[in-house]
Amino acid sequence: MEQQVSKSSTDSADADSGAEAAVGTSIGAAKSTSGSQSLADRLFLTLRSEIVEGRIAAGSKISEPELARRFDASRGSLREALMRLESLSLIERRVNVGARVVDLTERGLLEIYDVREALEGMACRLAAENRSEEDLVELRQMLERHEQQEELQKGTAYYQPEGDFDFHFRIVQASGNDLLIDTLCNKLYFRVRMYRYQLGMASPRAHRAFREHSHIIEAIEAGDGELAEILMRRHIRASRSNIENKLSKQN
Amino acid sequence: MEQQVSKSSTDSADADSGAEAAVGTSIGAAKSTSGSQSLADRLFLTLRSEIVEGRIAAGSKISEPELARRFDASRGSLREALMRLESLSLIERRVNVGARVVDLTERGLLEIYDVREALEGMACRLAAENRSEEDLVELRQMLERHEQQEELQKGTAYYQPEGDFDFHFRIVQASGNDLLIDTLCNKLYFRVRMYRYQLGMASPRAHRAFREHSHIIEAIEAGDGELAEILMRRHIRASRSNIENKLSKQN
DNA sequence: CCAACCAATATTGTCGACACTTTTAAAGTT
DNA sequence: AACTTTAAAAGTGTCGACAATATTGGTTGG
Repeated sequence: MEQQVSKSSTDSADADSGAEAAVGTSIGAAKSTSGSQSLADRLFLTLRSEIVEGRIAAGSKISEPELARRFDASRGSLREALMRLESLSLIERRVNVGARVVDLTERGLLEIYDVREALEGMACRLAAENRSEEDLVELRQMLERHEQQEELQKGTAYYQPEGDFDFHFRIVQASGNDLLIDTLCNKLYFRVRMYRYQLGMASPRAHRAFREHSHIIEAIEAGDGELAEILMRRHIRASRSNIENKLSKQN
Repeated sequence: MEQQVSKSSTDSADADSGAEAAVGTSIGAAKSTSGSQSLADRLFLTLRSEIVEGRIAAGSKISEPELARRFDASRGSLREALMRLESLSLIERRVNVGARVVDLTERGLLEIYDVREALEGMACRLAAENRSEEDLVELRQMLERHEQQEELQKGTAYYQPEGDFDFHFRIVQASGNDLLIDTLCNKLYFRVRMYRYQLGMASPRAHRAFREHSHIIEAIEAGDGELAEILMRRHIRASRSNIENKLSKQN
């Protein structure tokens, strides 16, 4: 029913971003290698990475002829890619005017947090209620991996948010609700990543976040959906408050 | 930031559905009348209505050349409309194979309810916290209108779900969170409508639903976000249970 | 000097045609 | 008769060109 979802959150981000190093690289080269994906698919993946990572600046105008030349593709295929980006709310299109990359606003970021609190809270509840043995093993392994990484980096200035991303990604997967999975992992998380890359949300919350993650997984293991949901919502709201503070200091 | 959202849920559904009565009606006729919308836009709106209302059967294959001929448009414009339908999860496309209307499954319907519980619960909480005087007036008026309609129809066999739809639509609008509004009103609700139309969810819950609506609005008026969220979640979960029972009896 | 108007340019929307893939149907073989 | 192979048909993906619209720059009038 839903689109493809890679098992790990990180590889889905890196798989395509590594494919295009130089600017003028032709996308069509991989025509025979990777089986069934269209040119528009590849354009979409490439542009998605470039927008998320800020290589195409937030708020900037997108010129169809220019991009088409750059990727050596027709405007038709490019337009298909742009429309998919629009459905992710990574760009905005206006009739007879053109497309712009969305700009990152404080309000938009806070709105995302409220939606995440609702959806991931539900995902966490469902994960606790429907958890499979396999999910439990993977969640536990992931937690131990993050603990080790945290030990290694103790004292370093900032905390790479990939661990946090993995955590949320996996729990959503464990919910078993395909609509929820698609909404979060294939849509909303790309905007989350865009904010993280470009506003550089390097939280000093590393240790605290790890403890919170740990408690959430315990609730899932115990099959306590109600508690799991409460803890996840508090976890996300704490993150939101943290950001809110940081933003208010900047202004 | 988000797309257009009409003030009422009903007119957004009727505005376009009424435009195309006969099958072969040309879409391009309205080119000069309604200002700035493209042919692909109109195709999208028309097809969306036809799919939601079941005039294009759930699960059926979609032929691009056939539809293009029928609406007297080029395949390019039609494809753009199809891609937007795909982003609403009203159709599914597979490379080099084509598009099919999604089919309605029991599981899919229950998944929607879980997502609605999460999102509308949050919307209700935000509406209670951010409510404007204008929102309160409109919500109260809507409730009175529904009460009158309920009186008129007392004893009739089934309950038109439009009132229920209006209720949820308005509360989401009052949340003030554009992402939430867009996700629910411009995306998810069309799938909800599709299930209602085609599986004919005529609830006998009319009276009970009205009482629940009333309590929810009271909580919003009182500015009690926590209670408003709890009540909305219970309201939706009750609806879900009701459907679940009905479905299990059919099988 | 500024504002409004107008022509020239660039960009988007739409279309029809061609290339490639999948599906269908027939022919042939075991 | 059933299965495989093969050719024809249909459908999708991609492209380049044309038409309609928005933007830019210059010109004119106040």
